[in-house]
Amino acid sequence: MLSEMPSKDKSTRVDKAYARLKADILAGRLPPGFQAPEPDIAGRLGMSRTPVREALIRLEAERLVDLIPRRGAKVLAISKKDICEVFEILSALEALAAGSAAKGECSDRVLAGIEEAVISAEKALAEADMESWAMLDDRFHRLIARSGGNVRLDEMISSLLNQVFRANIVLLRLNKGPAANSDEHRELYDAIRAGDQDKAAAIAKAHRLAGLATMHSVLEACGLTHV
Amino acid sequence: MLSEMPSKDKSTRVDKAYARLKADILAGRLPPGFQAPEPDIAGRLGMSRTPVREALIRLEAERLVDLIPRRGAKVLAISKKDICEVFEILSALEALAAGSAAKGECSDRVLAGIEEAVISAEKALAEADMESWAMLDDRFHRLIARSGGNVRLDEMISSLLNQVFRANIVLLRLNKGPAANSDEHRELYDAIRAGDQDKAAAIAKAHRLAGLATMHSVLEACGLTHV
DNA sequence: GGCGGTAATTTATTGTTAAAAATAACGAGG
DNA sequence: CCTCGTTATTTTTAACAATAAATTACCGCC
Repeated sequence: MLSEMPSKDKSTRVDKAYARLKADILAGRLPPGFQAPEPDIAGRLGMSRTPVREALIRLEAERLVDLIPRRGAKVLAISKKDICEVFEILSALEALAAGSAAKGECSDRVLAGIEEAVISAEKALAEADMESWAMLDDRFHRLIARSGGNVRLDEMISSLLNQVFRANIVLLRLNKGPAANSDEHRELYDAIRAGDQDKAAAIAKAHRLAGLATMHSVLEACGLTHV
Repeated sequence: MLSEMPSKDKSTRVDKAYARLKADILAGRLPPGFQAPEPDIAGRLGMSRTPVREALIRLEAERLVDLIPRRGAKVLAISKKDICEVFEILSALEALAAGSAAKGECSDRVLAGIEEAVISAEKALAEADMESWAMLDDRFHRLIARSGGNVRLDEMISSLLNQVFRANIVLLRLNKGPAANSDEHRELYDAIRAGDQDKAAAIAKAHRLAGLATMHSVLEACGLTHV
């Protein structure tokens, strides 16, 4: 059962608006700071205001936009404080998910999916295709989240990853090398495959905290306070 | 600045509907399984459908209700699986928050608030006033969450606590004794006050996992699959 | 002639729109 | 500098359209 077909499906307008706005925000087509009143957005999407409003409420709950009265909906930037908060939470949640994945001996199917993401990422890195690498890095983390078998945990991690998605892209462009250590991905995969719960959790946590440190130093070096 | 005044304030109808529905759900006045179409709820609240619809969307995001098409909005029950998932996540997040609180040497003001909650809870327990004890237990956990200084973390924990609030009340009624070890609250408070990050995190985690075990055995003993 | 299944109609509910009412920002005039 | 009116935007309402469930009627079959 495919849970999330891309877009054109026979879904409601709320879903269409939500999917389109979210995609536009994550891809940077609606850059942080972009701001528009509801009627504009509705007109741009070719529908009435109500479904747009419902979509915006969902996006606000995910901290992708801010609905400020009489000022319109604003695409949120990610501040350094935001990054610290999110990475801190991710360090705990991803450790939990990785540990569960290791303990729960997840199916060969998902294990294969994870391995493929790792291998593809290594290949992209070898070819210096950083765009692809970033996508595969993201996929890897989302697969780990899903492998724990805790659907709430998966959703929470996924939402947090959305929030820092743009920051990761920016980091990638500022930083010459990869934004994260690719070896750690393989180590984590191995630990999960071996069923070593504690090791998997420790690697996941360390990996995320290392990412935070990298992010912090790069932003510091560039004098950026938000992204 | 008081962030959440009770109810009658000059707030929008969406806020009123949200606050009222949420309060009714948490207090059990809208019991799990309760189900009604939007117009009914709107009529009951004396307002139009649109604001209650927005409120329901928010409540659905918090997993308090389920919006099932053509069947109405339904107050969700908490299954045993839900409890496992939420407690597992809480064990990680509360450990993080407690650790941060210990490290960040939070202000005397919040420290005093926590201590008061601990003392009041102990007193309620001594007087066998379980109703009050449950409220104070809840307050303690929310204060710890807030003390970490990570607002996202606070919100996530708070949302999870809402989801298991009813389960805790039920547990209290089924179980003769307290639902959780009150000594552990004091130990956690002491660790935070002493600035011992690792100890605080460890206690918080163990406390939550112990709660899960208690919950599990009581539900098992009573043959309940959901609450 | 009764029974079961299917198709059509009805009904209830949500999804959507548009317009009216409320509200807060902005600017002009005292 | 304060007050009042104007305007832009949101909030709320009410009506409308679409849709799925439920009921009923109809037809073939036993």
